[in-house]
Amino acid sequence: MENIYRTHSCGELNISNVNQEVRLSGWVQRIRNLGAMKFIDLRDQYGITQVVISDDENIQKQLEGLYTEAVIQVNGKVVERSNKNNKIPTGEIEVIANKIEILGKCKSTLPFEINSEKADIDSVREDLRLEYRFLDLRNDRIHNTILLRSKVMRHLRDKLYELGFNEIQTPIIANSSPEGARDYLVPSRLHPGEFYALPQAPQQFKQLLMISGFDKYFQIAPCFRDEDPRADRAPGEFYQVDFEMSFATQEDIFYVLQELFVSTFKKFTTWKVDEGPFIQIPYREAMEKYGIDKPDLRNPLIIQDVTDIFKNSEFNAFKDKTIKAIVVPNGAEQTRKFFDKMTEFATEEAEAKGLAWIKIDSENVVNGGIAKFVTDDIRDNLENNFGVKPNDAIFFIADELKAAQKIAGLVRIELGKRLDLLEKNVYKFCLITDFPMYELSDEGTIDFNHNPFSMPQGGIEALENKDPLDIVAYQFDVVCNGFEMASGAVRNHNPELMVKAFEIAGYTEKDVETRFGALYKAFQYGTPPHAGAAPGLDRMILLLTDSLNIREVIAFPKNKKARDLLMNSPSVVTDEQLRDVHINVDKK
RNA sequence: GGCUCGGUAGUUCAGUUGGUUAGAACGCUAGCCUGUCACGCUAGAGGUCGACGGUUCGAGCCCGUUCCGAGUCGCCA
Repeated sequence: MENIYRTHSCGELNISNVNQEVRLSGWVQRIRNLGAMKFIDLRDQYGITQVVISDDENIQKQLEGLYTEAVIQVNGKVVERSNKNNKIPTGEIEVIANKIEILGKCKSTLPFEINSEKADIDSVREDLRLEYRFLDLRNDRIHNTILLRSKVMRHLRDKLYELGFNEIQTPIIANSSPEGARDYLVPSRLHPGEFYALPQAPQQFKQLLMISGFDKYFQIAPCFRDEDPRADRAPGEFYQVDFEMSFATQEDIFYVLQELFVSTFKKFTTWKVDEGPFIQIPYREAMEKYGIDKPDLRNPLIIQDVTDIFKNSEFNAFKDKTIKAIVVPNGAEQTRKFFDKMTEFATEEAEAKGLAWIKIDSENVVNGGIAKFVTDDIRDNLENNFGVKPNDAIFFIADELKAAQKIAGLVRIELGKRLDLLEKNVYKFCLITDFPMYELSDEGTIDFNHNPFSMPQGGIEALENKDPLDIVAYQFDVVCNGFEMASGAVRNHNPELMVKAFEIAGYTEKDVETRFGALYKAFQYGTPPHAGAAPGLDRMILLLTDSLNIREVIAFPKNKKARDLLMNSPSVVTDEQLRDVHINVDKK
């Protein structure tokens, strides 16, 4: 069908179209004024075509009031260029304009330059970009990121359908959940004093779908959490590729996760992609070796436990402490300043009490730092059992177990950064498995560590006989390059087990009934064993585009204070609206 | 909420120990230019130095308060 605005896009004309009369519409990216003659780079989503404006008085007149980023329509003839531009696909041709019409004017001064090679969009203040996000999204890179997001969503859907899943939507206006993050509340007009909440995840709905016999469910689900954001955590709302399967084990979920991640990453990047099966690292091992539950495996450094070999050490700071060591191959070449800077980092950023270190020289002699406490025996032990070689440096962290792990983890990451140790252009995945079911709260009570709906390993027997802090769940994360990319679990589908699990965390059966009534009720009517997971869509795009922050991959993101600077939300509402929903505001 | 960093022209930044009229680049405006494609050349306009208060003969700079933004910790079952 004929389109009144254009016969072609700005990206498709080539040498085969020469002599055709065409009509193009798009944005004026640049005007190069050579006096009598002008060139216009006309841009749309598909590309750029050069338009030539001759010295014809009539057509020059049509350019009055035309500034860059205005939308124009051009009628003209395609000709072969005398000077070709091999930087763009349409560079062999240009369009000689015979009529120009301004379809959408643009102010002469833009808040910032959009596609300028002189002024990169990254250097512009982010809040200004967000305030003019509609312009920001015209920038090629940002624009393509959003288009990539669309392609990735389509691929994920295709893949999930291929694997036998069906997309089912669950309510956005849902119920407040008593656990977890702060809810976004929605006041009810029909029920004074009562509130809906936006779902933090479709967790309970998807489990109910399993009980209803929907064998394999998925949904690209919006999730809402009223917590402070981070660079890798969107404020307010984010999207998860939420899926759940009946009659499935943990291994079945791992298979689906690998299919999703490997196919997506292979399709949309040029980096090397770990093809799987992903290596599995139990949570406790991850904390020992990496000091964190989302290790970046591009970093080759490993944390080792050297508590035993310093058992009889004279060094006071090591007395009765857990001692973690990080061996840095060829680290001995680093200057004294480097070690001082690392110590400064450890004490100031990582809240360590100190950071001990030694260098081994090429003659296998121990130097520097705490060298005088490293006896020949200790040195030999390090060499024989911990892979220490001449020219290595070793950092030691001594503290209570958990603190030592955490600090060593931070030191490991910092060493990776400062020494540029991270493998380049590669996505390295792993599965962190066997998360603890419970943890000790600050008040010393037993809390759920992660997800109260997870199946404890060992079932009822473990719940009854084991120390709660030793119980692990069929609960796991997918981690890629130091980012938590997905979380999943085999669910607890047995109501007695569920009650028992909650009892340990200090809840009565009555509590379970009131807090998770729907699930508790449904569990009484024939529940299939089921399991699922939820990869984070935003983070996938973040990694695929190697972006610096999560807002780059969201079309209209909120800022750090959860404010939309363009739409100006949140905002005050009228008194009538407040009366409708029975709200009295006590602070403005 | 804590900590760190930042806020100077439309944009990105510089700004000496506190001292004349606060500069540069890009953008914008005007003029010149028929083969540019990051066009070029010449000239010009453009500033509540985030806000308020203080110190001082004198504050973009020092002090205090506050607002805004980012990072991070808390938080994120």
